[in-house]
Amino acid sequence: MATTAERGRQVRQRLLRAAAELIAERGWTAVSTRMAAERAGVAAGLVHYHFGSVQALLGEAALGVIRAVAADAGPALRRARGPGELVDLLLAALDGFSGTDPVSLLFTETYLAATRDPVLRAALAEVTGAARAEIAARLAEFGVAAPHRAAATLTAAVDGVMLHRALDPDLTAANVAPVLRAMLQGAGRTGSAPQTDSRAGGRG
Amino acid sequence: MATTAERGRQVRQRLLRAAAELIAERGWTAVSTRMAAERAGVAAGLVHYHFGSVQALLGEAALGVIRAVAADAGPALRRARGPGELVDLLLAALDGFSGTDPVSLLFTETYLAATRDPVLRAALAEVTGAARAEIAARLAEFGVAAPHRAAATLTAAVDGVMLHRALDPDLTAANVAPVLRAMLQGAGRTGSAPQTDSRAGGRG
DNA sequence: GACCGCCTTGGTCGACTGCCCAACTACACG
DNA sequence: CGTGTAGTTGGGCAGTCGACCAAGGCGGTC
Repeated sequence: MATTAERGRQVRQRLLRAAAELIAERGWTAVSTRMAAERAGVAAGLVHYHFGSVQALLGEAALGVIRAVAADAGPALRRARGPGELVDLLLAALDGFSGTDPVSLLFTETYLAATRDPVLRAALAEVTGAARAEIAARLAEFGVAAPHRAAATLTAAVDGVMLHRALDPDLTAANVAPVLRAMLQGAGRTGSAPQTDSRAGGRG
Repeated sequence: MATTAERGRQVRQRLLRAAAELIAERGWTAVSTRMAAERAGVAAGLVHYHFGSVQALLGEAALGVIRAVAADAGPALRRARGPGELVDLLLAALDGFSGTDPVSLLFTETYLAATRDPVLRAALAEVTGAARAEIAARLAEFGVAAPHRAAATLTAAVDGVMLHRALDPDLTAANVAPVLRAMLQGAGRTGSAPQTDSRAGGRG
């Protein structure tokens, strides 16, 4: 076994995990090399050896979590056989998050950090854009009008719900689902002509 | 004129303004006393003289901006004569914000900071709760079913749209409005009986 | 055995942090 | 005019920050 190289990768993973936790607990700009190293149980200098800078560590850690969540949610959403069911599955997947949990906070922190870091912004836009495109494709199958606009608004609404849930615990899936279902059913289902209008909203 | 006391209040206001700007530019936890003092054009020690701590300055600055925005939006929304018109007015008021502007970022930063500061959390919940209650009252007048749930989801969706707009410029009011209008029209209009159900959601 | 390169350690550097305080100014009041 | 007080200044303290680096441990390859 390549024990040295193996240990190196383990240290990398532990630093990424520690960084992701700390972003949620303390906030993006409050995470320091020593803080992450201490939680990972390694020396402080290793952050710069493995990642070069604090920002690189934070970006890689955050994108890793976000990609994992997206990869998890993708297959689950493919089971939906209607817009209402899609909303239910989406909210059910999110009902495990309280709004003050590490994952929810990490998402919002990353969005804000992406506002100030062009590289992170591009990487994050790629991940979220792919997720949005997948939802739009499902909505188009269901005959929802203007699926890209609907998907963009739906994902934004879901993130907003998670953000508000931290302050308003009543914002549960059970309370939100009927409203969001109406959102898609009211705008969608033009009756006979699907008029998907995939042009509007570009392609991402 | 009370020149000394007057100048004192001006320094306070300039510190609050500088802090609000810096929260948006650098992030909540990255704002320092010297940073705010330099932008306000005053000595660093004044932050602790006027506010006691950095957190107190940040909290007061953020809540001041948020209260001002809420006070501005309130009367405008009162002109709405239907749920669709309410959404239009709400989004029209927000179309001036790009998602990367100081006000939008300050909102999200404050939400995140409230997650970690119980005092700030309570104060913020009071402001947002009042705004939500007002919107719920209007929705109830329009005959929308479960107005509190609808209002909570609507405000969360609007904040989510502002958060996503920073990464997706296509998320304009023109693209979002029809989807959110459907959200209220589909769920609302129970027909005759208003059944406002004011109990749900309490009164915050 | 000697050698090599990845990984790790512990420490140092200048800069910055929140908070505090003695000294100072300028105005208000008696 | 003297005195009190709110406001202000600049410096100082102890601690933390990101980044860097010389030194050494370690396993793998000859």
